Amino acid sequence: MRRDREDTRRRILDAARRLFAELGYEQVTMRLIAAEADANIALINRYFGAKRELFAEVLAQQGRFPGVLDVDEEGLPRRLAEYVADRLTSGTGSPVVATISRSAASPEIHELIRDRVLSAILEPLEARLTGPDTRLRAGIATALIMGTGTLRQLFGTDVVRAQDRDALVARLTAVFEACLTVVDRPSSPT
Amino acid sequence: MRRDREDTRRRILDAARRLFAELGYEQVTMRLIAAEADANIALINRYFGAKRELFAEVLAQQGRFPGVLDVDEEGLPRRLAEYVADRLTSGTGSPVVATISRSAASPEIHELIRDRVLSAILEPLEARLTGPDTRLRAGIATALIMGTGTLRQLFGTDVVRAQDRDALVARLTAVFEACLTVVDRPSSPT
Amino acid sequence: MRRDREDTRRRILDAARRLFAELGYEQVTMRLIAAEADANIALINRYFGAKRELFAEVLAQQGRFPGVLDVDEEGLPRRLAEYVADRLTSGTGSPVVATISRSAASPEIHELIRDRVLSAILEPLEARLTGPDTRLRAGIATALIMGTGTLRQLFGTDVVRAQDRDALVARLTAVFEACLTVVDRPSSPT
Amino acid sequence: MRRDREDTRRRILDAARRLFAELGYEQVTMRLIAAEADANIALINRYFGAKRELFAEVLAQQGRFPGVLDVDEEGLPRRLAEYVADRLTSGTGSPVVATISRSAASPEIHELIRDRVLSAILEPLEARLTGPDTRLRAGIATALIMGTGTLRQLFGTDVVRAQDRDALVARLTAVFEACLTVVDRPSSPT
DNA sequence: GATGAATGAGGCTTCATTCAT
DNA sequence: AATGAATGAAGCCTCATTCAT
Repeated sequence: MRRDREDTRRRILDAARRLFAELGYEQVTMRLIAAEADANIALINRYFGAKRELFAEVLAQQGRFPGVLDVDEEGLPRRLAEYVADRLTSGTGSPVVATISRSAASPEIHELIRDRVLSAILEPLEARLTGPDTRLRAGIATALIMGTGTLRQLFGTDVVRAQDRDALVARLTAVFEACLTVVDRPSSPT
Repeated sequence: MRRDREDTRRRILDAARRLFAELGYEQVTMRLIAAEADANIALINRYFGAKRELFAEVLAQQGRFPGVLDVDEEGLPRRLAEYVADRLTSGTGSPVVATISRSAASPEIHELIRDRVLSAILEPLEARLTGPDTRLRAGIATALIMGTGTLRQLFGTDVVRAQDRDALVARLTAVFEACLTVVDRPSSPT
Repeated sequence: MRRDREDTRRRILDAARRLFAELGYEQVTMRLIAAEADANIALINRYFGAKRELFAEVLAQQGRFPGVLDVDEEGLPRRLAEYVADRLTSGTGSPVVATISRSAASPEIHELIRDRVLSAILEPLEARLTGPDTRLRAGIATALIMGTGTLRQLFGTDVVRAQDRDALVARLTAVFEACLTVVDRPSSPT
Repeated sequence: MRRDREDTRRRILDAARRLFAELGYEQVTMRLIAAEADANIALINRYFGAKRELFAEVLAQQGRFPGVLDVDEEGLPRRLAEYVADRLTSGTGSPVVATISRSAASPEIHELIRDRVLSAILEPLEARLTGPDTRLRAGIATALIMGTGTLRQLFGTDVVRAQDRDALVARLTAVFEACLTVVDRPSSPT
């Protein structure tokens, strides 16, 4: 049975994306990817080079919060809150954050991860902010986003009850507002 | 070559704590610990059993936010903000969060990590809260704390400028307040 | 270097069979098998899994006394006697008994061995017996068969002189008859 | 607490004898012996040298079938039958055969075992026989004795029912008679 | 002389990668 | 160009033994 080269490439990439997001860089073996993609192991090396480069390709192809950041500054907290709440309560979610938060510990891909956090999350976020300390405010929001990724990984979707989703969104919106909006006065009087 | 069991045990434990916090569970090899502790590999297994058990011992010995949570509910946001700000700006920091956030992806120790997050961070936090949705509020704060750990790992202390520390503390205090305090009205007005 | 999966598999299996029979489970290392099979160690694990599973495969492939038990009850003692005599006097012999008797002490494979003794020796033997106490009679014969395996291992082929083979067969036949045949009167008169 | 040197020696020897008989040479670790004897590991090496030499000492101290062989040729089959039956049905038994049959696979002590089989079982047995082929006859009986050791190790005391003991002794007596007694005519008539 | 900490060797297993076919 | 067999490195762990104290 002849195989279409492009199709195989795509199947490998799909499998890699899925597995990296679910298990993290370290836990994913080349054999696992090959099995999941129903492709030959050597093809992965042939098409993408080493494991690291395949990971780089996956990162590069993953959009930067597809749709999430396409709002103005005012709507951003609510939008982020919904995104994070979905990831905490449902089984699915954009794999970008999952991939990053599950793979951040591997030094081999440290730079890739760092650059990706910058280009996919922190910088787009910062670009939508006005006022002072944009980097700092975007940084805190980024930390919260990635932290929920870790939390999700540890506790699955059970950390909050399903019926709490509205409360969760409301609370997260307030938190992201605290992260992102300009404050008139310092919040720690005295 | 010293021959002091307690001293060697401590050296191993110190090395393990340092390395696990810096590199994460997966990246730390028994050989690396042995070299760092200037001890024989076999001794690690003799004193602590398997690698997983050594990690458990490290986790168990690491206090639960030493001193950080010893405040009432009102002072908690400020306290957490200072703690997190210190970790983001200084070279040192409590290794608890670092260890946890760098090791969360390893399935072998998944339960240990989860239990530790609960017993060291989430539950103590929740215990200090009053009002509704305590678990949810403590959960979001926990996510933020762990997310800053990941951020710190990725960017070192360079994510915020040193002179921004006051602004950072102020901002983080507001964010933790948004996480933890009881709100009177829904936070998403039209 | 050949690149034939089936051939390599067979070489590994042959080497394993030979070595397990000669040295017993414990004394055979994966490295030794690899060297004997002229194959890479990792291939053994890839093809057969763990050492225990390779041993199970060897056991499974070894027939159950090929041809030895294909006689009726009357001819059985003589047949067994010849089989055992051959093993005690010649350099070769069915590796089943050798493998079992040399590996019985390893707790890791205790169940495998036990099941194999049952399915390859004791139960086929018992199935050919009529009259009372078939399990007991087959059990004693099994003990004798395995004991000669141990004896062979300890003394090689020197335990009996070559010219004694006829006497050995005669004597063993009598012994197996005493094991297996139905007796009319109790064998211990006052 | 001062320890009596002789007492410690004896405790070590006792523990070693017990463990070697129960588990076989390979499975017994120096630490296990030390723990069982409640003694220091280094003392074993100090008192007995290497593990092999400790095993030699155990073998040397173990009598040669204490009491079993103290009968004339006529009573020997019955005596051996009772001995073997006891080992197959009860929890206890002379550790000589157990030690030997469980340790025969270790090449390190191969010679020790072989010499011990000769001096403790085969030669005493042979010395009590008259007529031709004494070595051969004693050899077959030895094989049966050791084979029951292996059987016992594999199946515990469940290979025969408890109420079958009389039948077992009767049968074994007949078998040992077939091994040991002088036959007038070859047992395999045409 | 007694203690137990320290050691080096070696065991099994798994991985990413390369190399014949 | 595609396949998958082969490889070497490395990981964790355990053992008998030696060496300071």
